[in-house]
Amino acid sequence: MIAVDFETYYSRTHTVSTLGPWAYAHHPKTDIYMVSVVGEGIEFVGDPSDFDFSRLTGRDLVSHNAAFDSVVARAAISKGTIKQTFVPKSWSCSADLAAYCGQPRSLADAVKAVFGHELPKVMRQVMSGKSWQWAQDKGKAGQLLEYALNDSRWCLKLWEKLAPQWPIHERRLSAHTRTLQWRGVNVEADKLRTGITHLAELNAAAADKIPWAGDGAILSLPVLRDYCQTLGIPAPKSLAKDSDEAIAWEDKYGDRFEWIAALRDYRRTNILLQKLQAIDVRRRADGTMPVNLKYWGAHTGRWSGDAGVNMQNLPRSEMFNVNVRPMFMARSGHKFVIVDLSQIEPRVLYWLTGDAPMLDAIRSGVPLYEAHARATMGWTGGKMKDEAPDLYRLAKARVLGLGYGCGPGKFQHVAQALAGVTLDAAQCEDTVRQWRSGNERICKFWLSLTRKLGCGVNSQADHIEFGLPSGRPVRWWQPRLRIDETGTNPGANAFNGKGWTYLWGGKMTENIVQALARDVFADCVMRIEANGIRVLWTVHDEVICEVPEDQADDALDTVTRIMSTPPDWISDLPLAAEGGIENHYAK
DNA sequence: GCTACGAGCGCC
DNA sequence: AAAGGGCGCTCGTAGC
Repeated sequence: MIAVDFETYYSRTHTVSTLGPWAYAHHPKTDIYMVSVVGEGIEFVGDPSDFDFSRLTGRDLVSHNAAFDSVVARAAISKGTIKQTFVPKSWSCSADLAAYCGQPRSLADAVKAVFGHELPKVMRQVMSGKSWQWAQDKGKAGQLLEYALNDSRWCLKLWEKLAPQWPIHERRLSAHTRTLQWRGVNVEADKLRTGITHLAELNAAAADKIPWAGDGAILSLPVLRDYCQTLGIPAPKSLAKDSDEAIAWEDKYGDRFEWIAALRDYRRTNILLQKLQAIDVRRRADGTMPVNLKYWGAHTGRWSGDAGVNMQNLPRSEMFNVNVRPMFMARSGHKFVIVDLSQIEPRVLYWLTGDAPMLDAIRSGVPLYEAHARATMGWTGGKMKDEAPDLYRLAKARVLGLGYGCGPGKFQHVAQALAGVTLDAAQCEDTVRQWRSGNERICKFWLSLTRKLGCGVNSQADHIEFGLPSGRPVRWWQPRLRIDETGTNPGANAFNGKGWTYLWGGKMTENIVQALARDVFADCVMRIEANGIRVLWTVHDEVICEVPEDQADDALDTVTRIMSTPPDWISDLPLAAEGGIENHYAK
């Protein structure tokens, strides 16, 4: 294994985060001035043009953030900084490895956590806005070379220490995530430009309606409060769209003051505008945008968005007359095949709790929410979705909202958000009580986890874990008693790999369900690729593939079949999937 | 001038 | 008895 780390020019404004790795690396301003290579008898640091990269052909490489270093290598070849093309056997990512192991992603933090060693960071700040020539002139060249070499040494050490814990199928998923960056997705430039122009106009119009625009920060809560005081009206504590207080405040004063609505429009148009501009600067000469996803972005193992554009939270439908999803269009002669797993999380929860009657009903083709209503809500009619649509939506809200310990107060919002069901406080009380009495298996599952947590707290355990059938454990570290204002609470605080979190049985259940659903989905993704179908990106339970037009029908069949077939290690999980063939991305 | 964090908003 | 969860990004403030 050989560690590779490039050093490149950056400044306050010229960064990976503003441009994304691909556009940053290929940008003319990005001088690729140093590389360090450590391992298998090689120890080099210096100008990339002084290293014979053909030595890396056929070798296993590792970089901390390989998505970045591999794209820099490619850019360096196209810029002529690297003279030799080279084909490594593999190029792994030690940041992905660290994340899988529950360690921090950044090299310095991971090295600190794993080895207790502090990596010096000073050079990184020193070099902001500075060229390699500047470093040489100022006599900092030696220090910089040493710093770069040190990073590669520690990257290699981190790899050697942690890699044995990283299963082969997870390594493949990490590598697959990086291929999305090369593939990219085609962007319809006209639609993008039209959207940017339109949103910029709306945003400016909204700003015009806000009295303090120009004087101070438009979205500042303190400024808003001051302004309300001059008007002699109260200001809400929160302006959040679904906050009861903000809604009441808007109802009362919204008609008198147009800036109240304008404030929200300003924020929302701006967020969307920034997103479109981020897509715009990432576009390549061939009209595509690289897709960057973060492997193991969530502690449950889910992928997350990355590198400035989050492809996992694109608005589902039109906002301000702008529809973002259809701006992504299949390449000429190709189609998108978009398929998602149906109700994967409740299916997984029934599997985990061994609910054989529910699993059998689902397997025999009863719609999941209807099966729940038949089992616990007294439904005895026919096809519920048609015969009793309101009750069906309530069944959906119950299935999606109550499996993880949600109480009546929270359920009111959850039912509205997940199923569009409006319930009053008393109805929520009744629903939660009735659901819990009819879903004992799930409640017992929470309890078993609460007990596990309690044991961990009592023994001051390093970590507690739940083994998934995929072979990997979900872990929570340092479970410790949680003391709150009211005294002690049966809950605990624990570290989940990302941060400290309040934990109890219901939340642990949710973590486990999400993790298992992720492993099932990940298995599907790799089987799709094994069938020669190219995945462009994924959104938790949804896969966006791109295939030649004449193969689209077959590909849809194949992907749907794969995603309706559980992995070998959970062959009794009833899976279902649905999707379609599209020219444009849509939901 | 940098980082950390909260508020707000989009998604599954 | 009570308790949904998981993200990223933008803007603004606070603290070093």
